[in-house]
Amino acid sequence: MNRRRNNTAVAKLQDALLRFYREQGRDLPWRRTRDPYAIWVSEVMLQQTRVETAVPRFAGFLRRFPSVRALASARERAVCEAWAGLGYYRRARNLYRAARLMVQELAGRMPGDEAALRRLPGIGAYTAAAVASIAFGERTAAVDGNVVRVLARVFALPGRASAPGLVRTVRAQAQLLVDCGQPGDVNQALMDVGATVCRREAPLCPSCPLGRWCRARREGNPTAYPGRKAKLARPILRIAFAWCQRGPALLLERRPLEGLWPGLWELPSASGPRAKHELGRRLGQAAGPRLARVAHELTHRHVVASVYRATTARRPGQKWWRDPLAAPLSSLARKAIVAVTGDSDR
DNA sequence: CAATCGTGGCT
DNA sequence: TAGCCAAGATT
Repeated sequence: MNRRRNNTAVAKLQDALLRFYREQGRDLPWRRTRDPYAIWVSEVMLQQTRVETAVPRFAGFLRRFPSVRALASARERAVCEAWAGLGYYRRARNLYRAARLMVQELAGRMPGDEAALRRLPGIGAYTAAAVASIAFGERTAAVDGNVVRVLARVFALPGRASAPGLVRTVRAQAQLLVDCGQPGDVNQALMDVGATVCRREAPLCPSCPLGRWCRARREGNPTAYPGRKAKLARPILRIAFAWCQRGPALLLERRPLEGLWPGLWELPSASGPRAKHELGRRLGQAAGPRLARVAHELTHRHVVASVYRATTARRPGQKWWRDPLAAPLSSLARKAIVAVTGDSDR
C-alpha cells in the first residue's frame, strides 16, 4: 500500500476534489496570484457576495491599492469609494483598519498564520482559514456556506445550515480533507463543487466528483440537506368564488383598498370555513355546482378557493367584464378564472 | 441566538 | 412579483 496516500475514504475524496479542481476549477483572477494581500482582498470581497459581482471589481481595487502599505496610507473615504457597488461597507472600513494595524505593528506585512489573521478586524473564522490555507499553505479548513452544503449532503448530516452543531461536524470532516499537501486547493475545490455542481437548488449530481460517495444522493434527496428552517404551519384560508356569467361577460368585484390584494379585482367572494354557505347569503341564493378548485400559496396562508356557478344582479362595487382576464386581477382570481375557462392566454 | 449590514440575481 | 439569498463578521 502506498505510504504517502493510504487507501482510505478521505484519500479518495481528496483525490476526487483535487482532480476536479485541476480539470474543472474556475479560472478566477485571484487564483492567478500568490500575493497574500491580493488573496485577502478577494476573500473579503467574497463575503456574502457572488463571485460574478466581485470579479469585475477585483483588479481595479488592487490597481488603486496594490499593497498593504498603499491601502494603509489611503483615506478611508477613498477605500469606500473603491468599494462602491459591493455593499457591506463595513468590510471596506475593516480592511482599511487591518491594513493600518499591519503597518503599525507588523512592518506592513500580512500575518502568516490563521490565529494571527483571525485577530484582525473583518477577518472571521472563514476568512482566516481561507487566507491561511490559500496564501500560506496552512492545513486548515475554510468552511463557508458552500462547504457546509456539500459536506452536509455527502455525509447526510442533520441540522440547519446555521446550526452550530452542523457547522462543527462539517469543520471536523473538512479538516480531515485539507490535511494534505494542497490544503488551499482542497478548500477551493469544495467551494467550486458547491458553487457549480452541488448547488442549493437543482444540484447536478451526475456530474459531481463526490457523487460516488454522497449519502444524500444515494438517498435521492440531496436538496433536503442542509435542513431548512421549519416553515411554520400555515393556516388554511377557504374562499368561495361566484361565477356569474351573462353572455360573454363575467361579474367581477373590486377588493377593498386595505388588506389582501388591495384594490384588485376578483370574482364575488366569501371566505371562512363555511365559505360556500356565506357566499350564498351574500348572493341571496344558494351557490350552484362547483366549477373548479384552485390552491394558492401566500407567505402566511395556504389558500383553497372553489368557484361555484351562480346567477345574480350587479351590485355596487361590481362590474361586468367582457374580457375578465384583462382586468387587474389578483393572482388567485386569475388562477381561478383560468381554471374554469381553461384559457391561459395573457 | 438573532439582528444588522448592501447589492444583484433568481424564482 | 416580491421575497429569498449569496466565498460572513460583528455586536
